[in-house]
Amino acid sequence: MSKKYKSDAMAAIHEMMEDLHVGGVIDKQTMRRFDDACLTPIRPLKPEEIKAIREREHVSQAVFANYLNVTSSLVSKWERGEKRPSGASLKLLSLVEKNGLATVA
Amino acid sequence: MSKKYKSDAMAAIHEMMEDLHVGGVIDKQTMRRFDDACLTPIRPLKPEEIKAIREREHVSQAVFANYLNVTSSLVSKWERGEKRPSGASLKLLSLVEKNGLATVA
DNA sequence: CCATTCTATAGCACTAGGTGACATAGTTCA
DNA sequence: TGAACTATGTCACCTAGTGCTATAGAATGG
Repeated sequence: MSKKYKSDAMAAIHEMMEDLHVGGVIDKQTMRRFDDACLTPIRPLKPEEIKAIREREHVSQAVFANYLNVTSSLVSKWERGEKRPSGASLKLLSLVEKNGLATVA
Repeated sequence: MSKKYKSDAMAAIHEMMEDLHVGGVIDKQTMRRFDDACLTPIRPLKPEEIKAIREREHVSQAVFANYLNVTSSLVSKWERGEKRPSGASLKLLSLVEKNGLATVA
C-alpha cells in the first residue's frame, strides 16, 4: 500500500475504463462523460460566500491567500466583489468549500 | 465524527494555537509562521513537468483541463511553455503533483 | 477503405484576473 | 505610547486565461 493510494486508484479506474473502451464495451463519448461526471460541480461564488468560507477556517486574509498561493490583496478584492475568481482560483475555492482548507495545504 | 473531519481538525488546531497565543505561550509572529510552515512548497513548474504530471494520470489535455477548471488550450500552452501557470493554477498543479488528480476531483 | 472522432498544436484578439507597492485606519497587545 | 496585525483602498501594469477557429495526425468505427 503506497502513499499514493488515491492517485493509483484513479489510474487503475481509468485503465479499467480504458480496457472496457478498447474491448468495445463503451465508446469514447461515454469515456469522456465519465471523466466529467466525477468532478465537483463548479459554481460562481459570491463575495460573501468567499468570506464565509475563509472565516469558517478561522484564518486571516493573508494566511488564506498563502494557502491558495495568491496575494492577500486579491482575497480582499474577492470578498468585496471587486474581482471575481476565475478558472483555477474558483476550483481551489470550491475545494476548500467542500473539503476544507487542510485538503489544499 | 462528521464528514468534515479534516476541516474540523484544522479549525481545532488553529483554535488551539489561538489559545496558546492568547495565553501568551506563543506570539503572533510564531502563529503566522505556523500557518506558513504547513503548506506544500510551491515551485515554478517546467513545461515538461506539467506534461509529465498529466500523463502520469493517464488523461488527455481536455480532461485534465476540466479537472483544473481551465480551458484545454491553456493546458496546451502550459506544456509548450507559451504560458506559465500562476498563483492559483500553480497551486492546483502542485497539489496534483503531490497527491494525485483524485484529490482535486 | 472511407468517414468520423479524438488528439495536440497553433494563431489571434480580447479582457479581466492577478500582481506589487504603498497608504490608511481600526484593532489588539506589550 | 508604540509596535504589529488586520482589512480596505488605490493605482498602474501586464500577462495569464478565454474563446474561437483552423490544422493535421492518429485512432476508431462502420
